[in-house]
Amino acid sequence: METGYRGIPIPTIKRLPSYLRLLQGYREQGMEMVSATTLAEELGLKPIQVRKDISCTGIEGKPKVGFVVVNLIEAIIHTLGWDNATDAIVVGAGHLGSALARYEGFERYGLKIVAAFDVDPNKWDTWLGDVPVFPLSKVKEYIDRNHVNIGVLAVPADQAQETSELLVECGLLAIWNFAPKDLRLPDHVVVQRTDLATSFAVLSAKVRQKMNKKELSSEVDDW
Amino acid sequence: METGYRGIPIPTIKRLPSYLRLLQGYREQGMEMVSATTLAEELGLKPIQVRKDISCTGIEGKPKVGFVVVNLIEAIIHTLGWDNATDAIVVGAGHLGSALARYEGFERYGLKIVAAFDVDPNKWDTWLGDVPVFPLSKVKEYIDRNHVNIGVLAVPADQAQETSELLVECGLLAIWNFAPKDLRLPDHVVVQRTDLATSFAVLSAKVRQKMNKKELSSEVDDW
DNA sequence: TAGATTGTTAATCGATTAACAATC
DNA sequence: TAGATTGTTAATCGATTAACAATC
Repeated sequence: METGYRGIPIPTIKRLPSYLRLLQGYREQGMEMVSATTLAEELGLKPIQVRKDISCTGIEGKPKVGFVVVNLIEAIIHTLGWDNATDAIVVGAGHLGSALARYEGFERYGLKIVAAFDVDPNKWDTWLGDVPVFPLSKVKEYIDRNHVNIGVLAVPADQAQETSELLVECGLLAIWNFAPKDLRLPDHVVVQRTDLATSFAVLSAKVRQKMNKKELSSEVDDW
Repeated sequence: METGYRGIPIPTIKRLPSYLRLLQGYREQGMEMVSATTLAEELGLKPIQVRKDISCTGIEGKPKVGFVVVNLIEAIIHTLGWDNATDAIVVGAGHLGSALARYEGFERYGLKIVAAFDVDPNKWDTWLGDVPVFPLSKVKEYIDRNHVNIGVLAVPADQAQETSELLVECGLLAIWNFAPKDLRLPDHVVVQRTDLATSFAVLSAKVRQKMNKKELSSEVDDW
């Protein structure tokens, strides 16, 4: 069966948060209108791309003047689904998990970390900022009682697969995986990696390419 | 002037670390050969894509049997430039910066965090694992004396731009930016973002798309 | 040999970019 | 008005995927 609807392209989705941050800054400065040209220049993109991206949010602009800042902000937040706060748990309260649990910026994305879980008894009943740490064995009970949709996975690589399976059994719909491990999970589960290795690989490659180009001659970018 | 050489596609670069992790596991298990088909199945990719990716590393396989595991490992490490260790500093020793400084997995990528810097005097002369924390005011001196190429930026968003400019003035070639802020830096500097907002945006979008599909095709969920 | 897998060449797909008419 | 900016339609570009001959 064909739905035909493809949704907003992922590359566009990835740029929306950048627009949003910029626009929120503009709003604080009291700016009411902004052109795609300005946004593009600020972010090192091409105006045409910014216009295409904006069109995905459903907002229309006025020729010569541009777009209404607050409308754009609202539309982007809505497009990203960040207007409905989602509760999440952090699983694995090591260094990275702790940092994530304490990170205050998530609120801006409509993401609320409500609890953390770990297998280490020394961590039980401590707090990471406002976030309580519980035994991992209690995670099912917690998820059942509270409305948790997302699991932020920050366990060691060798425990990532089994822990993620546990979370799926508990009914979580989406897993944000910070462990350096590719997970094999059922199709109905959304998995998003934030893989330091991948990110560093791209960094390494860019450095290499830049050095090669310098050797050869000059310029050109991508990312 | 045309160089013609475009380098390895970024999407391929991003998949190489996944292959590498898998292959290193195979090596530990004593496997000597592996087919693209197997790798693909394990990672949820198509065999043809894996073959294309592998061809970028310059390794050739044998029909019917596949590729020599250790050759592949070596070639991927070399392609990523992970065989030459690079020294890096972490700038910003808050929760995230501390976690990054303490993260032991970087060694596998040929990345070595040699020092951290912060403006907060309470953090000076403490240690994050094996990594000493110094005053940010000493960063230029440190970079000049030691061979540091990469800066890992983990400061608050409102300090990211100026701090990154400082690092560029100190001569760093590349900045790995964990701050939720888009940096404007000279073209000769390589910037790689690891932006939680972007990553979460993709997660949010995938969840939405999945829910839309479910609505269209049949069942209705609520959450 | 037969069959699985490789590597290459061509087709497809999707995103970016260009061109340009519409408009305030 | 004149000129900058928008939105749309078409062209380009690059990555993925398909097709298939080569090969162990």
